Amino acid sequence: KRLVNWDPVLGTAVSDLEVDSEEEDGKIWEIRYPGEGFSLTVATTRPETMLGDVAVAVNPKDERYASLVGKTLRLPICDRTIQIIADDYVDPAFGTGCVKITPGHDFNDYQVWQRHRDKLPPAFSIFTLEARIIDNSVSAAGEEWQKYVASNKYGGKTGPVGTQPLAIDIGIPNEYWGLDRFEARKRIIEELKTKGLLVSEKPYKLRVPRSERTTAIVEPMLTDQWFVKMDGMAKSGLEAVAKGNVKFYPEHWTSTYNHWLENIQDWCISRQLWWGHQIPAWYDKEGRIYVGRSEEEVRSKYKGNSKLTRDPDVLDTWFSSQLVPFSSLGWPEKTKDLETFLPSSVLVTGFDIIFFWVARMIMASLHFTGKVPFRHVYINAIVRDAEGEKMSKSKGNTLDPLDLIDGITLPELLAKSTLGLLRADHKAKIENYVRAHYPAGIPAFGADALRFTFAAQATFARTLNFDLGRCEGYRNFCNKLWNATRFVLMNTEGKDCGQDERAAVDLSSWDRWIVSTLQRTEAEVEKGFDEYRFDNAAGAIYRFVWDEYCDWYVEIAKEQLAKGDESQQRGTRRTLVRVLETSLRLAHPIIPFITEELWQIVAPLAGKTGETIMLAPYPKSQPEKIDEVAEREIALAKEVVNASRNLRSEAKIAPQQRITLYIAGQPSIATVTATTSLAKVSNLLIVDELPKSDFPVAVVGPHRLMPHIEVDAGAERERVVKEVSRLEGEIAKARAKLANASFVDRAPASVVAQERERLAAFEATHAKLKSQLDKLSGKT
RNA sequence: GGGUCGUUAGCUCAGCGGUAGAGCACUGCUCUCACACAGCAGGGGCCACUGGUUCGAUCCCAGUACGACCCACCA
Repeated sequence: KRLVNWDPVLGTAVSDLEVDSEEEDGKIWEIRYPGEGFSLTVATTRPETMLGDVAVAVNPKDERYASLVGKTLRLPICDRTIQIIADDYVDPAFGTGCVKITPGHDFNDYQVWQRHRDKLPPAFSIFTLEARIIDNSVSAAGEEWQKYVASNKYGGKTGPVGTQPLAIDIGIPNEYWGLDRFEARKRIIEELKTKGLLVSEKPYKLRVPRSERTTAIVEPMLTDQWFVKMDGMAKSGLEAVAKGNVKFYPEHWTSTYNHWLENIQDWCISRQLWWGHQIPAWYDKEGRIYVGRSEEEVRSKYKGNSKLTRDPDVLDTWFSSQLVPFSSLGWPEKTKDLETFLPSSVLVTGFDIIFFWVARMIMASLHFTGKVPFRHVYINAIVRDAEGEKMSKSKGNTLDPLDLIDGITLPELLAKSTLGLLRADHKAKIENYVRAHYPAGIPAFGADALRFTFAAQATFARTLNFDLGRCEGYRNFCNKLWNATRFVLMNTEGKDCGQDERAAVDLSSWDRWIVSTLQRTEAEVEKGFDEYRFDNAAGAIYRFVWDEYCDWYVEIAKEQLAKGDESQQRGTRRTLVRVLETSLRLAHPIIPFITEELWQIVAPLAGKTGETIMLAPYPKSQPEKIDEVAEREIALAKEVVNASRNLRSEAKIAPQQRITLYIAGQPSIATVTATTSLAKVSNLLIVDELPKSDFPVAVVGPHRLMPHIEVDAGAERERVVKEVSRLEGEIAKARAKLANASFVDRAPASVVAQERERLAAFEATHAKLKSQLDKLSGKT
């Protein structure tokens, strides 16, 4: 028998976790309790519970009341004698420094009562299970109460007695019998007023505990319940995480988990409901308890003839749920599945369920199987709306993933958002919200785009504000992948893609570079998945496919296919197809649908067989395919292209117009290929020295570029002067840093070396631009 | 009352000790033979504030402000 959180609407006990306390407006009353030649004033937010008072407590150090401890008071209304006791729990500074003690309906009071129970009446309840004041029809015979009354310390009227007294036993006047607790409160206040015992009534903010499911105010109630003793289990749960046998991602949730387990209370697991696993306990006529797996087992233990009755209560749903990691694998039998899949590798869940389920699964698994249920717990962020508000039906800011996948029109969305509202007055507000955020409804993004969006946003943050714009961006990515595949198919289907290993294949630096970059991407994706940083995995795929493969390699491939000889074309097709095929497998966990669709067509061209991409091996980075020489060469080629494009843009040359470009500094073949195709250069003139002219110039590493385009000499001079002065600033900054003795002495050698390289590069570029400046005709 | 987290470009978010990044939005120019759900070029940030540690701080430490969440029994 313990005090539990009781939901009087459901008629069941609930656990601490199923109770939510919110601050609400209430009142606080001060009530005078008369004694012999004195009186004490107590404060309460729940005057109706005074019917269950067994004492008034003061602080032992409180000099105001020191002489009164041990004396008695007359409890108003009930006209019962109650004691004045001293307990440290009382804060002398709060209110009057006197606290009424109602052990049957207050958790604190119950604890105080336990400390003084030798001199106080038994704890009892003044409410029925429906939270009405008891009357004389509910009672259970009990020795404790009987003994207490017989001891003659009880000052109430006489009557039948029990563990649960009758109303008359404790002096509750007839007119209160059967009243609802809130109605009783009103009447009690009235009566106190009339009797002149109400000292004050003030508005007061208090935290009201409400049952999660019914929102009914929870009533602490003394009832017989089953509990799970938590201290031992909590200890092993804490240990498993401390030792790293279970790891949280992100790690900071560990402290939330620890904090709860360190302060855990015993868990009330019995529920007075119909739905659930029935408690495996039986009683005989004498009230003895038998626990077992079945009635048969229990009977075999019990030698007597008396009829057994099973406890009608059921288990808390979370008690059953915590068994899932092993009960689903055949436990308590020692099955192959249990052996193989316990512990599993990862549990993916939300933080709101860490206490309810995660912690309990860990404790239960350890207790029953000696193993942790899973190695990792990945806690994903809670998705909020665009303004960072928690999604809720009553605000109308919830999002149905299906609407993002299939799209929805505004009228449909409006109808859906206001369907089945509990409060009609929310309708206009919700409609406004929907109209403001989705003026044209929601376009169809597709399942892959939605998945990619959430993967790309799956950082270690606690919350994530949903952004339609990002969803659109990733929808575009899926489209990009589709179109890139179309291009590849147009150029490879029915053609020689180098599947025959004996055929001569010529691979350019660009081919080797994209394969090399793919290896780095695969490694990055693997790392992202390993660390549960799905944003990094998704980002790596996005950048590789779009920024490297589409923007550079595919464009170069066009040139190689157009100009290359047979073996070069074969090499290009082979690279196009194989890199794409690998990218599809790489992206498949995030965007399964589109990659499956495309893979079916692309895989055969890459020499892969298999029914489905799902069964194809996942790409693994092959370090031997990393080609640093090619990477450096391509990095320079890209810079040359960028600089050339930049020159064109500065000179306002139309994108499609082909130009003549001078380049000095021995460009590689890769650079030549890229520049002619991507910078739209029809005549690339490789020279030792740039001609003396007013054409604009760019410096890229060892190269100097000069397009044959007429520009205003003054403007060009101005542009170069600006660049020169920017470089001078950088040079000055780098020199100052290197001149600082403490930097050179104390910074790591690599950092100092890097700074020196930077300076050298700036100086080289600066010198080349300076000499170009001299050649410009604008020189005076 | 305890605890956790956040504050970086207009928006949504990375980065967390050595030249400030992405997507979207924005500004130019292009309907160029995979893609205008696109291409190319660009603009935009005293990295909340105040101290401290350091050769050096958006990044580490302390504090302040604002915001969010969790736990808790003050009558």
